[in-house]
Amino acid sequence: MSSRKRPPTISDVARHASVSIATVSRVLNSSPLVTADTAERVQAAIRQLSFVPHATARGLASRRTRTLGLVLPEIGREYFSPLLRGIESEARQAGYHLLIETTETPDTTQPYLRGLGEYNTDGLIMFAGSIEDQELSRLYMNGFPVVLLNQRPPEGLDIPVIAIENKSSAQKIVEHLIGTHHCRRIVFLRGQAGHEDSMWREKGYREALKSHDISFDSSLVASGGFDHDKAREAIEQMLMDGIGFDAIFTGDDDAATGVFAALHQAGKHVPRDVAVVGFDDAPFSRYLTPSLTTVRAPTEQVGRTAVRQLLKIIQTEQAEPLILLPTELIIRTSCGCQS
Amino acid sequence: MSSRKRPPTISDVARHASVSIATVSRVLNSSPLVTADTAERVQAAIRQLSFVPHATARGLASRRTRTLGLVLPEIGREYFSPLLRGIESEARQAGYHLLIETTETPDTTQPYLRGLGEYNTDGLIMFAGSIEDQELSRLYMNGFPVVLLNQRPPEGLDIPVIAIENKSSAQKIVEHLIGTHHCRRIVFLRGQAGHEDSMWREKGYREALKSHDISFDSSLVASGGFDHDKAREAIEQMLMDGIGFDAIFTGDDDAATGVFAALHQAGKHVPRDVAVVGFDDAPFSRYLTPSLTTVRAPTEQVGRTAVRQLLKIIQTEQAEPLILLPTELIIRTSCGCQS
DNA sequence: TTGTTTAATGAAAGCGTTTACAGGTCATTG
DNA sequence: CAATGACCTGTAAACGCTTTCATTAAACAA
Repeated sequence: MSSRKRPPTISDVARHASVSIATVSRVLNSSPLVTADTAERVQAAIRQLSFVPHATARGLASRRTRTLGLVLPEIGREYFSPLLRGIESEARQAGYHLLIETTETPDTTQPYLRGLGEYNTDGLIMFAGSIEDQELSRLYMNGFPVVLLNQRPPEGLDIPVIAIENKSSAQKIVEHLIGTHHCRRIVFLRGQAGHEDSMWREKGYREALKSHDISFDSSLVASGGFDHDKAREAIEQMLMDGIGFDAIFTGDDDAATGVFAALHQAGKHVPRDVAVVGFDDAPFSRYLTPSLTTVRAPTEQVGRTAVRQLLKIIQTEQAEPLILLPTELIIRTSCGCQS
Repeated sequence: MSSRKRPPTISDVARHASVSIATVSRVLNSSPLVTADTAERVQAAIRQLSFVPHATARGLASRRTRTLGLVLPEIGREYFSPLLRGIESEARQAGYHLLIETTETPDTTQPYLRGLGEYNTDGLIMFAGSIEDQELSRLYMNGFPVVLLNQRPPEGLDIPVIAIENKSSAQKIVEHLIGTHHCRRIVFLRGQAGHEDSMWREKGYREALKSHDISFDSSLVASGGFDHDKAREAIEQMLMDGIGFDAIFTGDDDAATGVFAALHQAGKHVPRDVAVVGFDDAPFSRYLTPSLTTVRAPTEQVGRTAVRQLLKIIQTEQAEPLILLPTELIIRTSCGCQS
């Protein structure tokens, strides 16, 4: 490992170009008040010394970090891939860096967010379930730019929210089961308790039943945890309990894989015996057998929109209070349609 | 949006606790030279003012950012989910933040990495294919801590590398096809040109053939791009060309989905007509029909190891030059085994 | 007691930028 | 020709911390 020499600073550049550091700074920030001539000389010096401005020093002096923070409850789930892509690419285009943090296994000896927030970033994107209301409230009170993803803010804090049209989409896909495939006893698998997406999807599910005069049967609703194993167990339990059903709205696509497994195990054919539909359109959903009918959530778009709203708050201090992004029904074969 | 008042600084805390800012700083950095008594008073003041130290200022003064940078060629692929999980969680445990950057659609008007590097982070994890050799070389010459993922460094730079045992694993899975399922004409689908993982997997493939006295047939090798569509096209082309084969090593699991589609389209049954095996053990692989025999790459472990090595360089200036993490053969049903 | 050592604290000098503010030049105007 | 601006450029004061060095207080030995 070669020895570490001090990198050049702005004053080295200034000396090299025979100008003051203020002028160099102006060039760095493409201020219009510099002669083309001088600017060129400074640029040359910058190139020669391969000078890179010290981000930390800039941050301290300008009170802006050109960095956005993303706070997630966890990072491993595939769901986050397109979200991250959207966020990263939009942030990059706007010239912002991206700082990522998860709040899993919160270390209680550390303060919230371990200092992520006002001093590290210019604004924060908070995914549902990442943070305590109390901390969110503190940030809000300080006027720190925040947007929420897939979660409404606590009472009284009007923090902008980006989410997808869970309710109407769920309603649409359940109505597809009822209208097109004449299903009447439709199972719904909830996500984890407190999962806001799940709550809205359930509302859509109930709405669909109601509008077709099917009465809600609570024995058809179980917790699938939006997860393979939990969903599988839930369906196995229902089968053991002898609860009859002709369709399953699995809540999300991960859960659908578990549902497939349970039904297969029980010798039930999808979609002949039971129609199955999911939600999210995960990348693998089209490769399942049968291919999964689902709702395409514009996850990448959610990410992009979140960044745009956040930048808007940073720049103008205001943004849309609530943006619901439209989804698309993806009809494949697991509902009984041919494709 | 409530008005933005200036947050408390270290001198507010100092005044509040009737000590100097130096003492507060010592408490913040848990220096041992402070009386328990004084420390307690300072802590109290910190709590009362809900003071959070200004990360940027700390960075400038201490010349350490407590942040690691991760540079990826792109971020959308599912493959990165477990990698990110490993990196994030290990970094978090060590008290480091994580700054993520991709280099896709490189904006040539911007300098490399847009300033990510020496001034933003204490060290960098570079995923294969993220950066030009020239820039890597510059970082190396400056003695900046870097580790590489899945890619050997350019000639002459001894930068530590973390990768997986591509070659021996590929060899093992191909030998499974030959030894257990008596396959003789085995297709191999390459990744994109220059993909180092792919190169090593091909070496393993060739090694396996050689050790069973099967001669290498270049018509059985095509580019599948480690991607559904490309892989599908490649197999369709081979079928059209009338090239016979009894097995396919798809190079990676994404490609396997394309291979399945092409074979299905052609009326070939997997594994009866053609055995198929992948590489990576992507999350969806067990849910494919048939379930995919593959090699489990310890991707999360790669991420954790990378962080550990990087921290080691940061702290002691030296680390293992090359770490190859072991893989695991995951036998499912697409190779012809019952499971 | 006095001198010597050790531990706890404070004063102040950076860290590398940005950004008022204050010149300085030079063309333009009355 | 002096006065007025319009433009550039430079000076120096922040920005909020860390850290060195000096200082003071306490503890101990002689």
